[in-house]
Amino acid sequence: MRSPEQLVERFRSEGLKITPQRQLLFSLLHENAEHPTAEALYTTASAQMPGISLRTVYQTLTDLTEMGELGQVTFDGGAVRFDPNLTDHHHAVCDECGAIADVSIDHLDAVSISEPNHISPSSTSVVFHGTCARCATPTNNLDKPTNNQTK
Amino acid sequence: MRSPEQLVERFRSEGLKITPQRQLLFSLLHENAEHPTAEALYTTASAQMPGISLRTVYQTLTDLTEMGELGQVTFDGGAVRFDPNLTDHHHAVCDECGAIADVSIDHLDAVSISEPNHISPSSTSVVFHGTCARCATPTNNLDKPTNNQTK
DNA sequence: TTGCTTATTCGCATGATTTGCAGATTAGGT
DNA sequence: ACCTAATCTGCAAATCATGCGAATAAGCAA
Repeated sequence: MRSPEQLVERFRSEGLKITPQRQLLFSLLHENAEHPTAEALYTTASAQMPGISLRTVYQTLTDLTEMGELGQVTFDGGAVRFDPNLTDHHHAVCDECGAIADVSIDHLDAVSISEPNHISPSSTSVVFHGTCARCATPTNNLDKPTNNQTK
Repeated sequence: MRSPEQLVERFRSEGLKITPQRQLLFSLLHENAEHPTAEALYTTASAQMPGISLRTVYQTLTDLTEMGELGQVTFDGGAVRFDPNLTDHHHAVCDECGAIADVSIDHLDAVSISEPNHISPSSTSVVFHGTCARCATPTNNLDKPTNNQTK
């Protein structure tokens, strides 16, 4: 996702208004690597702007997505998660704590596939499931993040 | 998924009862390559057994999944789809008609990944999006399947 | 076959996530 | 300061899935 300043510029140039709600969400999303849900963003936003509506959060997130400024991912039927990282990448999900990490994959085009219906892929998404280093460590389990697993 | 006969045997050996509802669903799922949703199975089942409850369909599907006899997949936040194919495979989704094809991938372990949080993957799922041969064909668009796309 | 015990089915209520709608509010230009 | 369209907000509603309790039926014993 582009910087809040650039988004402001784009919104303005398209005749859209710059509201405090939008500005707040721009800044909360910028370089946010946590893959938050709409609810999570709403909670964070509410702390800084009491009274902001969950509906507005959804609306802005949808707008940004339709503008191509924001990505969406879902894992195993859970709530949609928003991803400001628009570069070509994939995801690794920790089954213990639900943490999601970005993963870059090299030579993905090298995998040979075989399927009968001849779908010519225009995009490919890869999801790894496993246990992250933090959860795998037997000691120091006290300050582990709570399980934010998708469903 | 194993054959209806084998499932009956397993259910019996675990003290579970063999109801007509279960038997119907066993047969509807056996070698079913359509990745149906619970609703779709309910519709099909209702044709053969009017009065069967959607609740029962969900229940049986959940049971089979927990027994490891049935797989579940979801795409882009749509409804859960059930997959009796328990072999190691992946999926290709047609963005036009929503068709889902099984895909086998060779040398997937060859892809090199890099991610900072060190999740050691225990499973990997790959989803290809694209247009299937049927939808890509400009002629003969009359009998194309309806769009069953996930959301 | 009859009856008993317990698993199962069924229907409804409820929960979670997301979108539609309409009225109140406000950004941004005149 | 004023106008107007865009936006925000709150609530209803749609979708998908699960919890729960009463009714039902499978499987076993007599």
